[in-house]
Amino acid sequence: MGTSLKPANTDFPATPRPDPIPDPNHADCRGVASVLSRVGDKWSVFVIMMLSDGPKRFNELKRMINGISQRMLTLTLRGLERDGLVTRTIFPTIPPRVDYELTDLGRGLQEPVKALGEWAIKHQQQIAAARTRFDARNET
Amino acid sequence: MGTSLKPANTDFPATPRPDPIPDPNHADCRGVASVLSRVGDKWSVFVIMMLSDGPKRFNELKRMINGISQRMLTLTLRGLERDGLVTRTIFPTIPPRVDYELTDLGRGLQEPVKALGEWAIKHQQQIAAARTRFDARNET
DNA sequence: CTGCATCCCTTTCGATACTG
DNA sequence: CAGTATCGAAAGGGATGCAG
Repeated sequence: MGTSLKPANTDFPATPRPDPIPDPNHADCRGVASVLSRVGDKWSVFVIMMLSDGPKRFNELKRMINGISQRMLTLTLRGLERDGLVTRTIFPTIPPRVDYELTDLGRGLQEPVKALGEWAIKHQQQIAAARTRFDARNET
Repeated sequence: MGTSLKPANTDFPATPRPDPIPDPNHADCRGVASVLSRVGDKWSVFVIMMLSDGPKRFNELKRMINGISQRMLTLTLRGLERDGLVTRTIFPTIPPRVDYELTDLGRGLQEPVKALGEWAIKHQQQIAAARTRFDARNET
């Protein structure tokens, strides 16, 4: 086969592949890694945050998260749905309407993620400064 | 800066407002995203965890984080150093020795990351179950 | 409106070989 | 021991077109 996209490869953004296995002694590492991957997926985090205050429709989310492509939003939502973090409700109206809403699990995830976000906001200046310093030192 | 974000009350893009329309160009969003990307980088998190209990040498880390390639460890450490999260200390001995150690900033980051890790451990069963259910429903 | 499929470019990452 | 250099494979991700 050439290079066409295999259907099986339509896996979701943050789904780990055959697992790099960080430390065999801690089986938990893989579970942790898969969750961290999802958080590290920029779009997943934004979607979760956007759903904080209730269910949203597909295009509503797309408009709120400026810069996300339709494809990425679809994939992100499928990944979140797969992990049981959001629910997908179809209203068979015309035109069709689909609502996405956080599950209890998803709402629980919000808390540690928010803590991380607050840390990020609080220290982004320090980090930016460190980067500038590092880059300056490494460019002369 | 955006028009109305107050440092004290600074929440994530999704504050519980009826019609938010978050500013995607908001500086905070980009800063947060860049920090989240680093956390999402699986290796970075593991390295930070490995450095919890004091400085470590390059190959020491490599052995502890089973599965990481030399290249990735180098790149990860460079990224962390650049962001001011770890320090790199060279001992000009023969053979050479390089120690990596968390900075205060890095140690601060550990806390929200650990919270996330604990959430992950606590809920990985639920997530795994949700995935299985989703996959089963989507394969028949 | 929602969302899948396709094309195609970019980034990431592992493996390998080589240097101080 | 602690890197750097290079290459090829794979995944990420945008743009577009089509379908339900």
